[in-house]
Amino acid sequence: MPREGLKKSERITNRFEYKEVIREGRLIDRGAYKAFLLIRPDLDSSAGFIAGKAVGKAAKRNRARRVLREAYRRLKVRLEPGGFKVVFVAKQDAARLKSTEIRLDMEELFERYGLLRKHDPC
RNA sequence: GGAGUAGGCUAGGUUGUCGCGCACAGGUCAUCCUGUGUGAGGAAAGUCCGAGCUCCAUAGGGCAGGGUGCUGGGUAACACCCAGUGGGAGUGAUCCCAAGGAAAGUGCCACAGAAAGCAGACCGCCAGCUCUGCUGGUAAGGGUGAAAGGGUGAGGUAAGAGCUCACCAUUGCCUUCGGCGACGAAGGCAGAUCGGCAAACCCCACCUGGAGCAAGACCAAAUAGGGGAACAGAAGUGGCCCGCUUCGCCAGGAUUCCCGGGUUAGGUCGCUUGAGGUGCGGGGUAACUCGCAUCCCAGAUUAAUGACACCGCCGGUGGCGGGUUUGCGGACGACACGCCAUUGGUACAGAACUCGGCUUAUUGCCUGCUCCGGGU
RNA sequence: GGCGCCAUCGUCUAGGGGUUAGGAUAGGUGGUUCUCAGCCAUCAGACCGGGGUUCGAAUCCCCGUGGCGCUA
Repeated sequence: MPREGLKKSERITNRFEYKEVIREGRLIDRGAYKAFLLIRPDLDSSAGFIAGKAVGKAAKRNRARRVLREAYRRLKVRLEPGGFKVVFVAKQDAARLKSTEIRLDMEELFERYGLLRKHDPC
């Protein structure tokens, strides 16, 4: 049974990892957020979340980061277990939207790059 | 009912599902899994003040610089708080005030106006003369200005003026009374009545060394070749974290001994038990404080509190129900209330070493008081 | 997180208590030219917001807002 949790070990917490993904990954603009996607077969999949000053003050930044993380967590079960790293950068709209809306948008994103599993286990 | 004013409380809820940080216990003993407990604020914010704590030397003297400025009290401390005094705003409840000194000195008071700081003669008024004017006297009147050297009345005079007198206002001094005090009250004396600005320089009193947890201590890896201790220590030099100076402290060259030290992605400590909360009792008008009991209540570091559902709460729209509304009855309309459906909203905002304040942002409600309008 | 600095026409700036806030560029209008540039004339345009001190504040003081820099 696949877990729905998102531990610290499955997140990007290192400055160099962030720089690597942002430098070498592909930039995709999705309106409410931006995503840097780095696809390489040898990688364990992991995700990072950034909310800069442009989003707002501390409360809005926290909200935006949580919404992105929740959306990714819900979606993670249906993604390939390895082969990519992704960094989500929140924009101003992210704090206003619901996590379910973001998840639908993310699903479309991952499907386009072939990271969504063909056979849904659920 | 409306408007206002002061104070206080609150910061949606829970269970279910999924998820996160930390602590403890157990299983596995890299990892990871399970269970239990616990997990943001009144402003956590702005960083405007005050402290603790850490390092620089234990933080010294003088100057400069900076800060504070009615009185008494509270406090670890404050520019904060409480109680008062004086002044100001408002019909009032109530609120506001950096509120010492202008006879220590310097400076400034634009424009306008005759004159603006040892006052002053443009018009006017009065007197004189060599009479289309000039000279002298005069601050009662006009006009200017933010501000023109008290007000009213009488006497007085050439015309006038605290020039003189009475009363009133103000200021200073003295005495008595009340108050710890700021100050207040009463009486007397002095024609005294020659401004304002010190958030202009300044004077007086008091306070003030600097930097800040990215302080500071340690570990590991990589890199480069030095680093530390002891002895000695006159002068000179450098440092001691805004400046100057004095005093003081530390360091250097050589020798001897020892092997660790510096920097930087990273990690550990600092890191949460504290001027702590709650309850009861005492002291005090109050701020606050004393005693006893009891509790442990976030510690992250790409940074933990979220998502979904349901129920609340508030507003809009629609429907239904009973009720109120002119002397009576009825219809319509309006009004508030209850129920149901639907739709939207449910603030400001997120601990980062820790406290005490201030300021700003903001949700819902309660209580006291004041003014205005209406009814009985 | 901590510490510090700044704010004046669209832009860059002067002014540090006193007439209508000055200048340079950019802009509008008119002239010169066959036309444009340039030149000449002329016009419009600002003290970040709110309180306080003062007779009077862009200037002095306090509170806020926005922007920028330093620090491992």
